[in-house]
Amino acid sequence: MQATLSEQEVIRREKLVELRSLGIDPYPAPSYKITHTAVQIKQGYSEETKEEYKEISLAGRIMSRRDMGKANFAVLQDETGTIQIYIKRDEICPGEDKSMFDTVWKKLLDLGDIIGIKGYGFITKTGETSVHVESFTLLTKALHPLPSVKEKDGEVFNEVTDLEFKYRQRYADLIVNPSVRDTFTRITKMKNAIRTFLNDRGGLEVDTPVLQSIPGGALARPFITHHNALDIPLYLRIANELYLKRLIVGGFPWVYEFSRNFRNEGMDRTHNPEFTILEFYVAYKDYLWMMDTTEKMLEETAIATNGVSTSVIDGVEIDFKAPYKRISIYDAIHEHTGYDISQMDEAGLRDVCKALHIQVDATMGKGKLVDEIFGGKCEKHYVQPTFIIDYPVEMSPLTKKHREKEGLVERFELIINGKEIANAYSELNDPIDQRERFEEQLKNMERGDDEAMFIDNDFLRALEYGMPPTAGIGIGIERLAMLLTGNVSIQDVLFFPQMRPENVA
RNA sequence: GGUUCUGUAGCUCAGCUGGUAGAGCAAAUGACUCUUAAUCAUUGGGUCCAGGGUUCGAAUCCCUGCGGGACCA
Repeated sequence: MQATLSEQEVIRREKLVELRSLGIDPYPAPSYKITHTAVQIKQGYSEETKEEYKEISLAGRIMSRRDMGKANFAVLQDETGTIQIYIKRDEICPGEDKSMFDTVWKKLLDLGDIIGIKGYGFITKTGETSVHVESFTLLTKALHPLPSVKEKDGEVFNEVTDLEFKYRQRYADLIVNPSVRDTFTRITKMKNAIRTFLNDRGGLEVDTPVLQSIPGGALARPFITHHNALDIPLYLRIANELYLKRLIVGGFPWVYEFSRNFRNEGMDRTHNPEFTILEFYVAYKDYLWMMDTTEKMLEETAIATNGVSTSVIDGVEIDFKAPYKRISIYDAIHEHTGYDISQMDEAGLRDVCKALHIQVDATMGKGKLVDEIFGGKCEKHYVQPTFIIDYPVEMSPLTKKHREKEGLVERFELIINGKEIANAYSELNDPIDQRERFEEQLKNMERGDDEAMFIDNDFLRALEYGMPPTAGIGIGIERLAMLLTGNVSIQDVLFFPQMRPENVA
């Protein structure tokens, strides 16, 4: 696979051979006992507590070395951070044979190698808490040289900034850039906070099919694959909505799923072909309840993730503290374009689009036109969390008709920093109405809209059994993660963003 | 998909209007028993993304392709 090895890679392979010839296994099998982490020692060690740090062991990667001849300093990095270690020749090798220090430690170990050390805590003359090494064990030899990043007083030198390197070799990015690790641990905290919020209220986390014979629940182009045994096409899900609603029909009052979805569309800094939407559905609730719940959940989630209800992205401070502003989509459009489109037909909307220089095509129906106007002229103005509510029925095929406003549905989108973060509604549970909406979608499909929905007869049958009034929501997890961690690119909140395959020559 | 920027050592980058490659870190060898971007000395390391073209001569100019970023649809 690898055509040629660099000089440094060749040297490391030679060291591997030499280690083995000395009887040292560069990839030993036994567990290594760890008593402390780097941060525990740095935070816990003091003159008063030194007795507790007399016999400690930790393991990590060698990140830098300062060779003073018969004594060396090195920096060891574990999952919590870094700590300086101090190693003296005559302590490691008290007898005549100095090879463990002179050969193994100084010559055969490299930056990036993973070692275990036993020793005791102490503070250097310059005041840095360190570990005095009494013995060390090679735990894993690294054959690939690590980028040599240095740091002083918080300033980073030779930082790896090449995005291609970071995304393709995330493992190396994680080793070398502590802030990347921090981003991802905060994302996990964020997801845990959401789970806690939902579980505490009776939510049941469930799994539903990723492979679907009818890709439903959203307007998007699916990936298609083929099942050999059944000899049928299958689609990777674009949403899990219709399955979660089936479970509401089945009697669960509150279900949720972090749904990995797949959409065969363009990629940019807010779109990856696979991404996660948290969807949850709650029986006997409506979209007004859902707004109250969502803002509460996001406030708690922000605090769990960042310690405060705010985060800063692109120099803008976002405050997730509830409650959020609510405005109808027609009022939003009126406010930002001056046009009152609430009573307009399709022709009128086309005229408005023309006047606003919004490109439209013949396949677009009334709903899509409203969507274009809002997306093009209004969305960007909503920086702090804002619920946009009461959408026209044409763009919401799974949403219950508004309880009082003709032609509208009970739906909201949550806009933060000018982008859609969540989409929710009082779920349509009238099976006859639902069938008509699907048939409407079929017409859009015939008109050339390749994102229109298929008719899912099994889902309609489920509705015919009776689905209680239900509120449902989908929240873009990566987008929320971007907001809460201050990253502007989806690639920075996915461990392994989609990339073109590398050409391995 | 369009426009534009970009690709040089393991990493970060320099290389002017064309004369066939340079620094720091990393690596190797040596010195140094409290250093911390350790220091000092010596040395090695490159299909300059790929393929064409222009030219006596291309990392450099032109074209095509590939990878990556940004903006737009």
